[in-house]
Amino acid sequence: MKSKDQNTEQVIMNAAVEIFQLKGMAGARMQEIADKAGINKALLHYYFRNKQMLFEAVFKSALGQLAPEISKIFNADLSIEEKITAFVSYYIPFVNQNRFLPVFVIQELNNNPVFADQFFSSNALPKTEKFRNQILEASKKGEIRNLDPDQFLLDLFAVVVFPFVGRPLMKNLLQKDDQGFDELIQGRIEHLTTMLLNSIKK
Amino acid sequence: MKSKDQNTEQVIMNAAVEIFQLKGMAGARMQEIADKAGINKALLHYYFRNKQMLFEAVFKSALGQLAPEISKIFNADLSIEEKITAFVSYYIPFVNQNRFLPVFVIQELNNNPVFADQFFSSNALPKTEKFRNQILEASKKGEIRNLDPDQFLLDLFAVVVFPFVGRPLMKNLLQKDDQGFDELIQGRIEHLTTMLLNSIKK
DNA sequence: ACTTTTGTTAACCATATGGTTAAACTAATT
DNA sequence: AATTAGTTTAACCATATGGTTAACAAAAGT
Repeated sequence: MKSKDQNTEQVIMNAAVEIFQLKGMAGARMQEIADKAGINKALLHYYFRNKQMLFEAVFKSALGQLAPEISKIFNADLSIEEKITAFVSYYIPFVNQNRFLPVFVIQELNNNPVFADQFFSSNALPKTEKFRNQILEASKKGEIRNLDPDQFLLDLFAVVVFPFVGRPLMKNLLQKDDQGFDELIQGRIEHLTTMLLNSIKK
Repeated sequence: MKSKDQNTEQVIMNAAVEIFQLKGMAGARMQEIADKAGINKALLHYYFRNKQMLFEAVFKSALGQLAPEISKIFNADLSIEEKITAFVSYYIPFVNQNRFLPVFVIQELNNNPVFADQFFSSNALPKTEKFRNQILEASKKGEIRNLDPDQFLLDLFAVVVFPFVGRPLMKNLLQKDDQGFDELIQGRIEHLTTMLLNSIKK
């Protein structure tokens, strides 16, 4: 019963990802998504009953790309330093390839608290507990600076994610053009590993 | 010609701020803003010709609250350490009182590149040049760790702003409830000053 | 007092938008 | 070839939404 050259569902998803990430749930238009997918608008509703369902599919797929690898790193059998390095080295290039992902996730999580809560109860996010305990232990043993693991996790995600989320703002604040800002991003893995490792050292 | 108890324009602005910050430009409804302001929808258009103009007014006012103080701090006659401390101590409580501000600014700047560019050319943002030079000099003189000022500014804004932008995400990642996360924010000024000062020390 | 300007409203309009329907088309099944 | 089930479309519908109009009310100016 399949006909098209490519899986239509996937074609729709790809188009939807692009539009949703660019304009958010509220700003996206079903017609625009249909156009981008090269199909009739009714077909959207055939595959994904309504806007909300299409959105949720896109959102889950978006976060589904981010979560697993992070989870793997945090729960691996590695030292704190190795985890930090791995996290930064994986995350920066990945998000750099998927620039609208963080804005999208953050935007919708903030604009749609009801959906957010419902979403989180589906356990889609990585577990950070092991890593935080690891930090706590090392902190107690005096292997690293005395440090609240929660605060550190906040810092870690902040320095990694924020450049992508706050790009337009920071681009202006630092008086960079697009190229200049990209170069800054390029240098960020190295900068961050040094600075983060430095910041926990005794 | 004034009639109402309060300045109607201001009443509208307040309502608009609330709705726009909560739902963004695309998600906000003129009717909802009118309702919240307790006025007729036509009156919105009387004071602010259309949605775009109302939005821009709100946006400028929003950023107008943030920018000047930051500018003042960065260009003051203070040491790097003092500036960092001042920045963190001012910014965290302020944004904590205006939680939706950063999400709002970041959201709209990302969703509306055209508007963003046009907005930036109006010179509404603080100048960071002096501060960056200060860091560069200190870096050269060996007073602080060898450091790219741009990267550091990125870090600085990241660790300060991100907790508010990424709140729903981080709340879940750190398994906090609202109260727990608020406590984390409370402890953040102290944590950040130590960690930031530490991260530039030789 | 009356005229003009400013502020405010109810009713209205055009269009955009999410969603539906019924018919047509395609391809595997009988 | 006929049947059937899945896929796709054009046309349509109801409502939401930004915006306008015309009339009215309140101040201010004369």
